[in-house]
Amino acid sequence: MQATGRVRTETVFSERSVRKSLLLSAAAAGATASRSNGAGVPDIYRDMLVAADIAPSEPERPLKKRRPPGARRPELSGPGPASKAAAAATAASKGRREPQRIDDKTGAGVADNDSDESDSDEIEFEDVALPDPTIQTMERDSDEEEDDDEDEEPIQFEDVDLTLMNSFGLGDVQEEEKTPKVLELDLAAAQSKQRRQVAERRKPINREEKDRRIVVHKTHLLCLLAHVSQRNRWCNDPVTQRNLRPLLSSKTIDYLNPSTELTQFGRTNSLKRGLEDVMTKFKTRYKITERGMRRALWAEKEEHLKNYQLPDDIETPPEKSDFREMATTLEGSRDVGAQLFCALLRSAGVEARLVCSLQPLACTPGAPPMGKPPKSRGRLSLEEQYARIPKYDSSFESPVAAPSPLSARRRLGHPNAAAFNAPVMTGPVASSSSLAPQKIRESPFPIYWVEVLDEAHQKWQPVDPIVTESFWRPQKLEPPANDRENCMTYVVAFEADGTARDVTRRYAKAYNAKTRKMRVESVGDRGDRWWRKALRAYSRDYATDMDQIESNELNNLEAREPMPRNVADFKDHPVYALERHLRRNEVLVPGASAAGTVGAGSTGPLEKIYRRRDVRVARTREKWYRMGRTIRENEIPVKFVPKRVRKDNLFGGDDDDDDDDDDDESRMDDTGAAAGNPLYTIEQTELYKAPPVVDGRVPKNRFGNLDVYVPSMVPEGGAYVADEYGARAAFMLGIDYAPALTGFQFRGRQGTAVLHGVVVPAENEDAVRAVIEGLKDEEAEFARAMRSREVLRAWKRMLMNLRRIWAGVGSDDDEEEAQQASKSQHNDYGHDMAVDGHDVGDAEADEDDDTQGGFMREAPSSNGHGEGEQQDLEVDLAADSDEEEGGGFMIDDDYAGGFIVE
DNA sequence: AAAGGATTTA
DNA sequence: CGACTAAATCCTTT
Repeated sequence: MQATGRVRTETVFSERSVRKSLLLSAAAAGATASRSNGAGVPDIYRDMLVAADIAPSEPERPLKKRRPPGARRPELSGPGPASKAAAAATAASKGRREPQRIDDKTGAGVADNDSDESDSDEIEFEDVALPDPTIQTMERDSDEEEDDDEDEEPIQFEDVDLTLMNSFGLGDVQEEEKTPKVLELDLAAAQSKQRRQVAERRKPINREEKDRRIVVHKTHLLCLLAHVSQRNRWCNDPVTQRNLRPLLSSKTIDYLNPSTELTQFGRTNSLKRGLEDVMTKFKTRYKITERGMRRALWAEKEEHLKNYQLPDDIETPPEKSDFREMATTLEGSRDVGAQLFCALLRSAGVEARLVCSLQPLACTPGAPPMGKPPKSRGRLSLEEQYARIPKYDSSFESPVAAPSPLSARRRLGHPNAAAFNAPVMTGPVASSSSLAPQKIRESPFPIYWVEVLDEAHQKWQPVDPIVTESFWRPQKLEPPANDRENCMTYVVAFEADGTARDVTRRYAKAYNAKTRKMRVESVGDRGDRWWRKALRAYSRDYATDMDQIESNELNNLEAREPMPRNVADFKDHPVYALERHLRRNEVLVPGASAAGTVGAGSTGPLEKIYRRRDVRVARTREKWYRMGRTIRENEIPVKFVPKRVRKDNLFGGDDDDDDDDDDDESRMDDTGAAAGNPLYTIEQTELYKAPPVVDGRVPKNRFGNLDVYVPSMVPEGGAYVADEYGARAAFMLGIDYAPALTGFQFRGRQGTAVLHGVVVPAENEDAVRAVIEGLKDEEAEFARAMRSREVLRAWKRMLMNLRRIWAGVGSDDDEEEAQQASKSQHNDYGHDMAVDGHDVGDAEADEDDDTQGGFMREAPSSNGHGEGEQQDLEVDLAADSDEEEGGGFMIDDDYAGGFIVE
């Protein structure tokens, strides 16, 4: 409504959409506003800026209409609209993942959820209403290795904000018309917070912010994948391919499809020759008239967002029909150029992949900010930052030109040094534009290119017909690190069948040292799994030979990556490690040999480089004990870490709760060692063997408990019974037992012991379990009896009331009064039941909630079936108490019957 | 929950 | 661009 109250962030990525949205937003402000704020658009948008020009993926066929504004969002689990919508995505999880599916879902398939258990916690994006940051839960795979992802145990894992998805133009498709996606931010709500934050604007990014960025990053990746996937599909379009046909001569086609009679090299040469032909033809015919995709940058400040203007020559996001047309006119962005080239090659029978270097918003801090837009002077704003070139000036080296974003300083030894400052694309401006011709300055490295399968050598080779005009030169495609408009982090190649592969390693020269650190993998929260999961939506469910070969190739490339030459790159390097970067509790294996040396900077002493595999974690005796291991005899600590000083230790003896065991041990050690706590590696430990149970006596620690941090700590001759009633049962049986100390909970000042279950002599286990069973039955029986009594009483009351009603028929007042009474009784009844149901056997269950750590978590729930039933009833009864009189009567009848009859 | 060291970030 | 440093944040411990 009030324009002042909100900030409008364009999440559309094209001129056309922007203009349209401006028109629309004025007219439909009310409508959009009402639907967009709702529960409050997540803050995540506030300083998010999408500078990348992602055309919203337009669905091949209309998606479902989105929900009305107020609609609740679908349940994440349980039956409901979401479950049926999810069917398609779920197919993926069942292992029969057809590439076809991708076509069906316009990329929404990325959200697939490999749940083996239920089909219901799936969401299709269009099913999600905009308000309320919707969290989609995916499950993570249990694997540890690279490629064999088999989901054994579904674990809750990734959160992707689906509203973001909407804002990127997926799923937020309204009606038939391709309405631009306008995201309105309810600033009113955010403003106070905003103020506070402005004050401390200079504060570094906190965790919350970091998390938000990660979510945005992931979401952006999903959108980009979907986007490229769609373009890749377009490359298969027969009409497009037919339109491109004039660019192919039959001779060229012959070259491109070399006879198998040729030698290996002959075939490759023929292919290259053909490619050269096509490239030349394509290059000369294709005119770059629009700016293509570029790297998305974060805005530092709100105002930057407000004043943000898309460049005039930004790409018009084509629809399929446009794409077909562009195949004829051969005009457009260089991205579309690469796509058309891909289509062209496919039409010529070449196996071609569409490759895109995704340009998502960074997930790590340290990425360049978007920067402040200049004072609004027309629409030249962004241009000014990059190339302030007078319209009529054809010179690249205009003195007023702002320093090129790709400044002369480049990464040392970058192989593209020569090409680096080369003049960039030029292209006549679209005739329809009123602007005079103007250069389009873009990164001298491509975002889109093509990979061609060299069948003779079983190798995919890059072909970039437009930007670098190179082929068979994977090294030439990576932009330097300081290229603000092009950052190579994820390179994804889409094959004609719709499947995709991450081929970043083929192109990134310092994948381990640098590239990796910009990817989700390096960011916490199981980023690697997330990315695999995201790509799995586009993966084949079986690996072809070619897939294998390529995997090997990429692994080799990674393995051959040269050692970093600077100290920083060794940090968190998957292969190498420096001593200075070792964690406090990390240590080098004794015989570790240096793999090389680095000097810090130009001057400075040389440091030895070790291999990561020679690094071990070291732990204190107590830590190992908590993991069920003990230090072997006569082991010498591999490391000493400084002791924590306790300043309030003057009054000793106050803190002796449960930790005394440990404290004693460490005190023994620290007598002579001012150096600190001794640490040991796992090789110096062995499995802890608890003193055995002999003659039915269970050994106990001095608190009368038994440490059972892990299952292996159960003593020989003993059995662990993970049950609340264990102690009582054992006591009743009169056998010796020890409560199991399964962990500690650090709450308040000191840790408190967590006891769960008991250890009893093995020969008594069955007896104990039997007794427990009995106890539970008894408990349940008692509860049932109580309940029955309650029910009967309630019935009685109700019948009495009814009698009163009947007796009073004829008098309105009486009737009303009686109804009132009846109703209140009814409510009481429900209430009573609820309380009752809850109380039963819950006292001990509460204890259970507090426990933490230890393996007792995996033990079967101690809350028997009886209580489960009761809980259900509680819910039902509570709900029923709101019913109308008559209905309640009937329903109650059923329940009451159930109680009594049983 | 709070302190203090470890680690990350600007 | 990388190393260094100070300051902020995270993590562990009690």
